[in-house]
Amino acid sequence: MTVEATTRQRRRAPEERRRQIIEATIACLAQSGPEKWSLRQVSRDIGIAPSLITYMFATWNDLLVAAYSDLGERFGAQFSEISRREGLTARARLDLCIDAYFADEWLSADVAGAYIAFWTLGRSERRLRDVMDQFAEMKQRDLIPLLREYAAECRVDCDVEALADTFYFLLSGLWYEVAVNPDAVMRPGPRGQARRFLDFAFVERGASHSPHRNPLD
Amino acid sequence: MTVEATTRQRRRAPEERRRQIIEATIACLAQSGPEKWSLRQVSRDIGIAPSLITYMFATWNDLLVAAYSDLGERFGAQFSEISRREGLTARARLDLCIDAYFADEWLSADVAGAYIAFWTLGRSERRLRDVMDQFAEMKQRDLIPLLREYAAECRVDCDVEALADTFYFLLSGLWYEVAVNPDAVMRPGPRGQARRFLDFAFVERGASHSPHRNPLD
DNA sequence: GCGATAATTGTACACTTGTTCAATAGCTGA
DNA sequence: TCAGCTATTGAACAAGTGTACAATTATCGC
Repeated sequence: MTVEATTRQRRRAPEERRRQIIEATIACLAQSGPEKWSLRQVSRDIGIAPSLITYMFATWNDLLVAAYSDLGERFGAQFSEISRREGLTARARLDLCIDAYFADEWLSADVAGAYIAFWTLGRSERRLRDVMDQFAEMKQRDLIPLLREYAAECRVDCDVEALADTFYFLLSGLWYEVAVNPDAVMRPGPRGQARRFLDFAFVERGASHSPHRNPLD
Repeated sequence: MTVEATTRQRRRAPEERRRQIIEATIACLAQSGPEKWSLRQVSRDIGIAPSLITYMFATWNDLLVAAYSDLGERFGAQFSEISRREGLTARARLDLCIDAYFADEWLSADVAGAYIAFWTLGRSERRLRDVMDQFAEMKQRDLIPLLREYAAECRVDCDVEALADTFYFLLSGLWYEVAVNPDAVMRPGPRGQARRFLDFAFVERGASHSPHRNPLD
């Protein structure tokens, strides 16, 4: 991964370089963890001088906030897009959300490690925590209308907002468990656990028709 | 908090010193986070020479493993004890477990921060992850018989193991949310969310008698 | 082609880190 | 009381950290 800085780097547009640094930061944070992460290590990974990072991001924390915003925005946007996609039943969109939530793209060592690192760093850096809040709220907000639709589909009358809370925190808990401990066995897997909750909460209680189960996990 | 090391420290039994170092480690890890934590900072906090820590714990990681084991054992033992306490209904013990899970003792900045730090460090240190697994399994195992009793109390026939999974991950998710982000508002609070799930899963579906709600949160 | 702009570098600095090791001194038991 | 064990110290080390700053040089508009 480390690139030897034998010759001077090609000159690049600031935006391009910024993105490169951000991506390397996420990868490095994920691999080394926040306790070993360092600006210098990032610079070594992409073969640039440490001072170039300081030049692009005024300080240490600015880079972290930028990297986390980038990650969170990509995650949140995907989640939000799926929840509004047209031509699908609410349950189908919920299943897609679940798949997206636990997709390798987010659970790979590269990203999960970075997320956990950010939780950690967020404890001491207020700006990180603000970004964190913002995305959590967004995800939670997307969930309520989707579950409301689903309740209508199932013809059940229930406290959707309460169930959205529960579902959201269940997703968080499952994600954390898998992210922190990728090797641990969980039967069924996180997707199955999430779907089982939906079946339990919406399908089994209301109507009599059998649920359209998805045999994943 | 830092103690000036003007005079040489009183000589202490190794066990006593070990405990002191472990507690200082947890406190330091919680306050500074894993990225700023350092053996030297711990030594400064309790006013001993850094080399004394090396003398008591051969290496860096040994201290971390010891500290995490200590924390996890205390947490797990309390949880386990409550779940077996005699003379109480299953629901009363469940409520106590919930209270214990979200007690200030574990959610205070001092402990929650340390836990998050350990999750982080566990990603690169296998021994930490093993300890982590062990305690997670224990908690989950305590939960199943307790929920089985509760199902009997409520006279509902359901897949208790599946519900135990869900409940366990819900607790994890709630705990994480509060621990990472203590200022965030959550209505109802984590205790209320957990109790609401129990009501929803066990009480509302089976019998007709109204649930004995606990108005906390 | 040339010159100005700014992306990139190298060096330097003051600091912190974990660990080693010989020296020191508090405690225990005879 | 005093020797011996060992808990404790301080100095030292090599390595790593973030940032500052002046010097370079690639690139683009002219």
